[in-house]
Amino acid sequence: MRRDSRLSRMLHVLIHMDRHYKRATSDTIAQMLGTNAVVVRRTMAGLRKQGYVHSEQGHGGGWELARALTDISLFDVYQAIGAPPLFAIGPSVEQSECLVEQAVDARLNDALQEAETLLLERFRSVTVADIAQDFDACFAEHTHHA
Amino acid sequence: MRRDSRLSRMLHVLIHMDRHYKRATSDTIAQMLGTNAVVVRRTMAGLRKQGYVHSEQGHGGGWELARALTDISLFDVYQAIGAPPLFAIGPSVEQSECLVEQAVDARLNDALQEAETLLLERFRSVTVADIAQDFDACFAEHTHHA
DNA sequence: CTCTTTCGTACTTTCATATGTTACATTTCA
DNA sequence: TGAAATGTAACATATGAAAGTACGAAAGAG
Repeated sequence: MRRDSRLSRMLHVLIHMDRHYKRATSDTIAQMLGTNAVVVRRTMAGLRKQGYVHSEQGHGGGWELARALTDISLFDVYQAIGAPPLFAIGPSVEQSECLVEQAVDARLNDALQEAETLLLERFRSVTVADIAQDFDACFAEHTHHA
Repeated sequence: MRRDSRLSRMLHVLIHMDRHYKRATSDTIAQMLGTNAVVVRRTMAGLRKQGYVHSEQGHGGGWELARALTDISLFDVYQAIGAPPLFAIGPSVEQSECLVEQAVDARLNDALQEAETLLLERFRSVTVADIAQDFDACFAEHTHHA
């Protein structure tokens, strides 16, 4: 099962946009992510709808940040891309008549729910700016040793 | 992304096997799960390898429990089916050169790791017998009202 | 005004993988 | 020996993310 990498990618892009002053075209971003411009537009559309980024059409157009990274949490980005399913395991889709299965699913869902709550809690508590800072620290470390 | 339902299914089966005294054939189990006998054999093979169930070939053969439900945790079953990936989201597969991406992935993995630890913790703390008890309670409730 | 750049989006194709199916060998017992 | 089972390999199907294609619309350059 292929993991949905949109969250990771959007975080990646937001930080680059913050460091890159001028507008970035979908093509530029696509090369950065090793993907396609259309994929970029499609995914970024969610961020635009939530007002985190802004896009301009036509000549000289492209994407730019519409909000400070300190004001965007991982949770915000997760929501913006449509809050995709977090888990790769879970009960069968259809509600069963079988009471045994219902008991199983209830317990499984309890556990999954707890994990989801924790995960989203973490997402809420980390801003994209925090990650950018991690990068800065790592970069400083990197150049210091070089 | 379709969720992997093997854990749910195996828990379901184990409880039924506990209540069903005599051996169950793969076909019987398949009907119970709304699937196919081959799928059952394939998935149960993992449980057999770990010694949770036993199978007999030939005439009169089939599957039976090899251990008490109190001695099988959700974690055991999860491991037995091959510990499939828990999350549907995550960083892109290939390690990137980009330090920004590395910072993003590190944070994401931190959060995912915490959630995974919690989830597996819960799996460890619940036995299949606990779920069977939930069912018993629910069943009593059910018949009481009928 | 027209041409080029760039986004917007619908449609199609590709890919991974859980699931389903078929086929056949093997075991066990009546 | 034949029927009832499991064991397993090989092949088919379905789902959903990702990638790719096509074309339309907008906006500035010349």
